[in-house]
Amino acid sequence: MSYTMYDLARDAGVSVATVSRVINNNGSVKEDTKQRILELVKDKGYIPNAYARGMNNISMKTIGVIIADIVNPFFAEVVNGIEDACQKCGYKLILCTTANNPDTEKKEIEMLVEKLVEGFIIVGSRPSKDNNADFLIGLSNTLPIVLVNSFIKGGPKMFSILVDEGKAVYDALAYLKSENETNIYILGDPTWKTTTIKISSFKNFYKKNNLNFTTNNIVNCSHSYCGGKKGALELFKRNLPYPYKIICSSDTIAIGALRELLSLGVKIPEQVSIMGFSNIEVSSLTTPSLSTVDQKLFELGQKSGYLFINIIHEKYPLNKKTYSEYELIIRESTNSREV
Amino acid sequence: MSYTMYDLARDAGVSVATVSRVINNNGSVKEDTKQRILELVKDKGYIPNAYARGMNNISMKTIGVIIADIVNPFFAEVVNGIEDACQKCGYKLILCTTANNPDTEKKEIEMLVEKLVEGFIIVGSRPSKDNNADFLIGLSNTLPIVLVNSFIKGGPKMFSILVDEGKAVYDALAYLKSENETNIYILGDPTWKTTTIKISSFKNFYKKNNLNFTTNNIVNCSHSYCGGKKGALELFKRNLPYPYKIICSSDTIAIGALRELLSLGVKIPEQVSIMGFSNIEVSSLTTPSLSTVDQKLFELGQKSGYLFINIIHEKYPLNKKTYSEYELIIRESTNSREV
DNA sequence: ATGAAAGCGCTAACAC
DNA sequence: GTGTTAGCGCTTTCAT
Repeated sequence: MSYTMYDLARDAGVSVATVSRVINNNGSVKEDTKQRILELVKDKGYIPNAYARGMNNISMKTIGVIIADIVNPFFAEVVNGIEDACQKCGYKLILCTTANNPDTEKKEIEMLVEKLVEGFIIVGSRPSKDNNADFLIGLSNTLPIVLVNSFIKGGPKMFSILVDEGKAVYDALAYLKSENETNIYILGDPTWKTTTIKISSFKNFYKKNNLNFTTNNIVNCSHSYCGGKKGALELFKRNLPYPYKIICSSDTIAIGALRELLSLGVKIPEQVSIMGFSNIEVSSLTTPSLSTVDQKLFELGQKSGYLFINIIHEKYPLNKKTYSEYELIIRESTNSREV
Repeated sequence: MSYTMYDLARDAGVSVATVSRVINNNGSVKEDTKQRILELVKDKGYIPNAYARGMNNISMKTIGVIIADIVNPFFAEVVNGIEDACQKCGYKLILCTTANNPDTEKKEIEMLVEKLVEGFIIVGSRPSKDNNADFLIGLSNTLPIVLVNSFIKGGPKMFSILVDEGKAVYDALAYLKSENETNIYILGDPTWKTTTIKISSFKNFYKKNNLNFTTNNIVNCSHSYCGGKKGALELFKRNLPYPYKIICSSDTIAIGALRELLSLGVKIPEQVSIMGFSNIEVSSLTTPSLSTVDQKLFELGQKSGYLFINIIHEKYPLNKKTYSEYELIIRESTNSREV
């Protein structure tokens, strides 16, 4: 078939053991036979068979990274951080996208399981009804799993790193709120935990302030630019009295909403304030620029990478959840003054 | 070590061959032994070792996809298309990012070479001085390689799919140009072929129109939001008379430039027209929205996926280069009227 | 410094 | 319908 180590050994007039030593640079080999082998490697374009190596319990130092959607900057920025951390430790990533499909997720993970990958970092919120939770719990008996921005209870080697989204939303609402008004709306997709968490916090905030939270305060939309446009349009059509305020479950939603309202002639932030969530890079570049909750995505990724590598080395964190900081970023799209 | 097929065979009281038949669902096995084995698989959480399978020439149906930067939407959108095509054919992707570092690129490819992956799709422009060209040519003796938006001469199994960027820039300039004025500037990074191609076309256009192209027409900046901001600032500091026009080597540059100029109080498009390149999703959502050249990124990705799979099946295209269409998209950021 | 050989976990050809 | 066994290409221990 292809040019193997045996061929190489034959051509060099040595045994495979010697070749192996040269390839892996361990064990001692006479300098000139070493050179002869190395030259042959180059000439013949010899490349070791990864599967054969893998069979010998050689760690391939790869981590499976599961994300929903590569086009969503949230994931891209987190993965960027993961990569940064892993590269420093000599680890490589195998990136898989699930398109938010639980079956795809399961299949992809199974494909990578057992030696192809030393474990998984799974990025992003889980579905409110998480069909793969038990599967992951079972898997974490053998393989380390780090969940970024989500949490599953149980699972021996499963750990989470996340931002306290409930608290963050509470802070954001405290900033947005004006006197005794129930004019804040949340845009998001409640089939995802990230949104249900935010909604709970929202309810809680209104309750504490003796305000009445209703389902009217929720506008259902998918977590994309396009979803944001649709959600904003829906809200606009209600002809609500200005000013009102929108808090979005993600920056992509917020950017879509921003553009839609601007196109409809709405003044932002004078008539409508918009707040995003995550602080993806482009949020600071819109006009008006977007107020948001900075989840420090790159660092979040980095931390999860380091956490994973610690787990591999059996240095387990004290808690199953590690909280990562967030920060309210006020830019031009919100205006908390009473108009 | 881990629970292997031998353990499973022992526990089920059968031979490994029988287990293998059940696992791979080929060959005939009595129904109740089959069930017994399947149950054991579940109970013990047995997972086949991917490396051992790989050793038997079982195709793992994976493609290595190499991109420069996951945070750059250009790559994300292309990869999205590749994924779409590959999924339909039962192929999986292993995504690697190089951070524009040729050594990283080489290392990552070597890691995946030989059986871990059936070939490569390499996305994005190559450096003007491409140190890995020979490496890739050599590799393409054995493995299929599809280059997206770049071209390397030679390489038996290496094929390109790309947009005619030179022509696209020519069209864009024809649209931007006003009477006998040399007030168009290009922002980009000439260390990448994508920019040198555009600059050549620019020169050519000016020549044909009897206008004088100078290095002043080029502003050097990296292909990122941040690069765009810096480039625009540099240009602004020249205190050029309005109106003038900017054509950017990428949409990320254009979005950064747009924001920077807006922050400096420049009126767009009245004083400065800005045109991007690629049409990433967020380009339509800026204010003003961005005029650009639509490279139809998702389709470009799809096509390259299908091309790759054809090559695997030894259905080679007639030419080494396949051109993909582009389209000039005029939005709000340009104004070709004389002011 | 070098070689022989066992073994990694699986598949598939062959025998029964 | 089921078992035996020879590889797949490499690493590594044990001799020499």
